[in-house]
Amino acid sequence: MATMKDISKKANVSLSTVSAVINQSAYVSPALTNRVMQAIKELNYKPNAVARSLKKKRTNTVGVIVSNLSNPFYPPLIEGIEDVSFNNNFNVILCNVSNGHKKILTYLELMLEKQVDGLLLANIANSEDLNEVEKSGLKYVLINRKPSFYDKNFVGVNNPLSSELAVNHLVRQGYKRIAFLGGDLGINTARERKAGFMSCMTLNGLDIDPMLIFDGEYSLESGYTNVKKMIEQVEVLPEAICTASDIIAFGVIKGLRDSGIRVPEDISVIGNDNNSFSENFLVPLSSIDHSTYDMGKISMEFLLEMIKEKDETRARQIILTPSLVVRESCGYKKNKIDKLY
Amino acid sequence: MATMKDISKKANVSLSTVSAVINQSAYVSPALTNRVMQAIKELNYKPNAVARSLKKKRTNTVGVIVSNLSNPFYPPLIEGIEDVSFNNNFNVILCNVSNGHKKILTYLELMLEKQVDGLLLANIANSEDLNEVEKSGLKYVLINRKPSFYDKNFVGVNNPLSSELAVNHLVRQGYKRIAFLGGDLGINTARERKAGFMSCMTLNGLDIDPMLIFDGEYSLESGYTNVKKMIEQVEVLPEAICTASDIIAFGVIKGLRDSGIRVPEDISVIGNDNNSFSENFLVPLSSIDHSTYDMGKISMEFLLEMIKEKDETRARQIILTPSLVVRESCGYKKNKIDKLY
DNA sequence: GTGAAAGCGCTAACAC
DNA sequence: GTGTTAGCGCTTTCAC
Repeated sequence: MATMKDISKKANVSLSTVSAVINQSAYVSPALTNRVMQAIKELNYKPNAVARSLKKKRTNTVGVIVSNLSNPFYPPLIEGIEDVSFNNNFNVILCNVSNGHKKILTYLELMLEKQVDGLLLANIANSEDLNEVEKSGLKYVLINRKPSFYDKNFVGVNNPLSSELAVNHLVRQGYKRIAFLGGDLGINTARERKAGFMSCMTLNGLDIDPMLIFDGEYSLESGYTNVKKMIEQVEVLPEAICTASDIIAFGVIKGLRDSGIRVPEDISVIGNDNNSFSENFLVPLSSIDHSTYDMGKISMEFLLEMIKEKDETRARQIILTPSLVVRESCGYKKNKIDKLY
Repeated sequence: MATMKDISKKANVSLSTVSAVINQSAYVSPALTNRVMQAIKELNYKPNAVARSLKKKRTNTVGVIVSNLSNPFYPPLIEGIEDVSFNNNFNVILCNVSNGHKKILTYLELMLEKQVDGLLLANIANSEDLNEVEKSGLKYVLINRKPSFYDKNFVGVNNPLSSELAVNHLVRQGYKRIAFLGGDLGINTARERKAGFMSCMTLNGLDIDPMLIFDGEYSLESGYTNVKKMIEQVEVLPEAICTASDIIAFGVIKGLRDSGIRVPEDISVIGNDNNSFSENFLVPLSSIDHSTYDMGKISMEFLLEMIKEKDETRARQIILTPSLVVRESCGYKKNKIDKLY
């Protein structure tokens, strides 16, 4: 690999002149510029980013920590992150921590050693982990989940609103007896989505039957077992089921099918977060879109801003607005009243 | 950030002693070792990987170039790659080139500048691009796709066999009139899967109706339009459709449904590559599993081996064996003859 | 405008 | 065994 030194020799100029033309950091006479360019061409010179990073204390690299790549939530998120990175000459180091607390810490250390300029943490909201991140002094932004009372560097979605959109859709379809199958209340998104459901039911003047409210996890299994439990325990089944995530809805639909209950003919089901599986799920799932690609894009833009400003950027939260996606799982029919909204 | 120099001062030893204890590269007396360790703790010292890389000309970083993260093929592949990387103290720079020829070249340049130790190229088999990779002098391994006559650094699956597994399954279900909806014959996997289909049909003594053979693309749209074409053109529909990929099968099933044809009641459909959507697709799709996670794992292990051996590793191809996954799209019923195999 | 030189943080010869 | 030193490839004062 040719180095700047080689170029300077070949072009018969000093190192700093070479640097100046490469970085356009100072005026260099056309004659010299040409000679340098020529030499670069001939020797097929490529700047060594490692050396540059060492000197500039900037690597143009960010770490992206995700909890489980196979979760369909991530691909669009990462695409958003990657697009912005690419356009800004940044690279993304992917850290898949598959819910391993220890792996997070190891990765954090590694990122520190590699001198990344910043960190993106998707769905990593354990305050213990976050403490470590804070201690590291790295710039970072949280994506999607956050600890209670956390009030900075965050990009997420309006979770209460997402549930409201779901409930209102169900109500417009004429359903009154509506169940809610939620996630882990240790996670802010699950709390907020549940709260949104509750308040929107009330707003619509609808009763909330405690027998129809379940907490659980963001997993297919959770939706499955909870809906089975509901079928078993409840005297009269709900007309519709509102869930805290598509993946829960998947479990719900599987559970209902197993019990010979059809969706949407017998019971309607709506998801929340519109993942890429939903369009073609056993029953195309109506859901609430969280514009995950944009979430990635905006997070990375946010982080870049923090990296570029030397003085502390003031804390900020960016809350995206979700939107309803109507498919088949709520018995939507064309020309129905929903059209009016 | 504390540096080795700080440590050496604090511990009152020389730089090389510090380096020796950190890298365990030479014997250091317990007394000094202790003092150094102590200082490292107190100053919360972390080695600077950038400086180390500059010196050692090794970054412990590989670039992974994929064509489109949202393709469900990638997440498990990348998880496999990432797991091996992590266990070997390597980092993965993710390059999502979304089929952009120019983006590949730019990324290649970037990876070169960042001094990555190697490259993993998934489904990048354009020989023009590959030439550039070769020219770069970087170590690399190709994943899944390769140019014709390419005979080194490759990890893929036995494509002809994958089709044979599919055809044999169909045949065991009693189907004789079988269609094939393939991919782009410019891609080796598509050619090989088609060839596997043809030969296996012949082996089974079955006629191949040219009207039932379609080439296309690895996309839902391709499956959709081709099956529509088939429905329109053909006098008597096939009993089963063999496809070159799950994503094509998805399009096929959608197209059939649109035409009021049920799967598997009227026509059976089998996929090929068993992506993560397939289990829960409109109709749970029978498919051929390519063990994509292992593919990622093995590729990265392969690359690491190449990186670690200074002398050229002899070229090698690793071809994984696919396996049948039976779900519902071929009308599989428990206790049917298939059980015997 | 151009060049010389110091130094980023680390490793590895080579003395001692 | 331990310390001194040169140098990885680059950027950036600071003279000229």
